[in-house]
Amino acid sequence: MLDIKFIRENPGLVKAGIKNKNEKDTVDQILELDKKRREIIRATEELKAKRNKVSQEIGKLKKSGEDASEIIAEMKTVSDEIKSLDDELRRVNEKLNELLMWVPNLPHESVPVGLSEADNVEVRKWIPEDFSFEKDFEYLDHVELGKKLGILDFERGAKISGSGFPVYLGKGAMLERALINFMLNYHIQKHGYKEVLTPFLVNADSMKGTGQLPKMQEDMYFCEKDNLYPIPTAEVPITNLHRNEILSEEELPLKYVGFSACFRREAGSYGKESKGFLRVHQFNKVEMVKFVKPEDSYNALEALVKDAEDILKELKIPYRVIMLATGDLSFAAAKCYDLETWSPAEEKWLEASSCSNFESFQARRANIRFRRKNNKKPEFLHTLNGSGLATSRLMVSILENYQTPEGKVIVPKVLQPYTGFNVIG
RNA sequence: GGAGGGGUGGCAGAGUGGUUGAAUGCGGCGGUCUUGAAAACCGUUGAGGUGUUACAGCCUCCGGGGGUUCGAAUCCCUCCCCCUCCGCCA
Repeated sequence: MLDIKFIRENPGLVKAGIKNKNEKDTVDQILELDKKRREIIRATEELKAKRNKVSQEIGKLKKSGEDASEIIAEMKTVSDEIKSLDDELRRVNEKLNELLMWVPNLPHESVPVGLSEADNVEVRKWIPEDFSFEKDFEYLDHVELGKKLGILDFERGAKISGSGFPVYLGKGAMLERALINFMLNYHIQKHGYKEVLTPFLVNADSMKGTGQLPKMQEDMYFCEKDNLYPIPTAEVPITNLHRNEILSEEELPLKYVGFSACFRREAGSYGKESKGFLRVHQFNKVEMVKFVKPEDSYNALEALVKDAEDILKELKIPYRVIMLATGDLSFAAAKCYDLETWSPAEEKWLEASSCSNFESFQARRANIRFRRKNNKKPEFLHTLNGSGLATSRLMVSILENYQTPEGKVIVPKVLQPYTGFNVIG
């Protein structure tokens, strides 16, 4: 959510940001409602001040046994006026809030302007020393290979749940578990994150806090009986850990890392990019979340990306870092880097991580503040998060990049202590 | 799921219709005293909105929402959460 004061004072900036993000511009409507809101507040507060004053007098009169029926009758009409003004105010506020909830975060000035993926900018690329893009044999894609090795079973997953719910078997399941543990330990030990294991079902307030609601309603699962949403990412519960809290300056920055299963309906996404792991309804992910002071957030973003990159370097998987253009940014993000890993079977780069700075957008929605040592007034802090990383996409990278001409898969060295074996097949 | 109890400021804990945004204690901050510290004493110490150049002023908030009333932390409705006991259960 954007600050209504900021919108009031910088309507042009806000409109430009909305346009660059290709979202709906409701600024004029918002400003009009804001004006109306303040008019009502002014009128209602004047009446309330009167009511408070006279009510006290009535109290005094009654105490001394005098008759107050005349003033009481007069106050009755004042009270009615207040009530109707309050009703109107409530309606205006609801409408205003609803509109504000749909206003996207504004892109940071360093983000390339452009409406499509084509405007994204490659920032850097990392290729392992002995790696070659030249194929010396025909790579099997992860679906075929997984099936052949008996470590992935998409058909049975479809039987027990539906398409997009993969089953991991034997060494596949062990590799998945190894990946999760490796990444968690790495971020904890090398990058100083604190592990947190949060619920996989959250309430609507949490979803609003991080910005999934109201916009992404259709992309999420929902348990109607209990009003709970299966999380699309651990970002939601972890960021909401501190919802409605005021942290102290010394506590910052807070760095959390957590594992979760992620659930996504992704309505209307059938088609090309849906083979195997490329698009699933349930997958596993290790997520990093940071709470930082506003002046630190852009450095924190760079560090966050590096933290995710370190995992890929340790796994020796070729990747590139992409800075998303304004139009490709998510609703809540001000700036975002994607990490894409190389798929030798598909012969293209596939997104494996997304690292974003949300500035105060989520903090304002979720009411997460901090207080500076020498300053009384609490301020909204900045939140960031990044996948560190999604195992489903990593599984694709590992199975494909580490396959041998004989159709086996070598386990990346750093994972071997976790799997207890060094080859699959 | 059933029965009962409870949600008040950073924490503990008063307050059941009329200057109560809220006693008191602890904690925090500032000061006096002290060579320094402790103790003691004095003062101060929530958030949001509106408004102002900035103050002031005013309004709202005692789990959330709604209602009754001239007036609500206090009464009513509803939802949420916590605790105790019982049932069920990995």
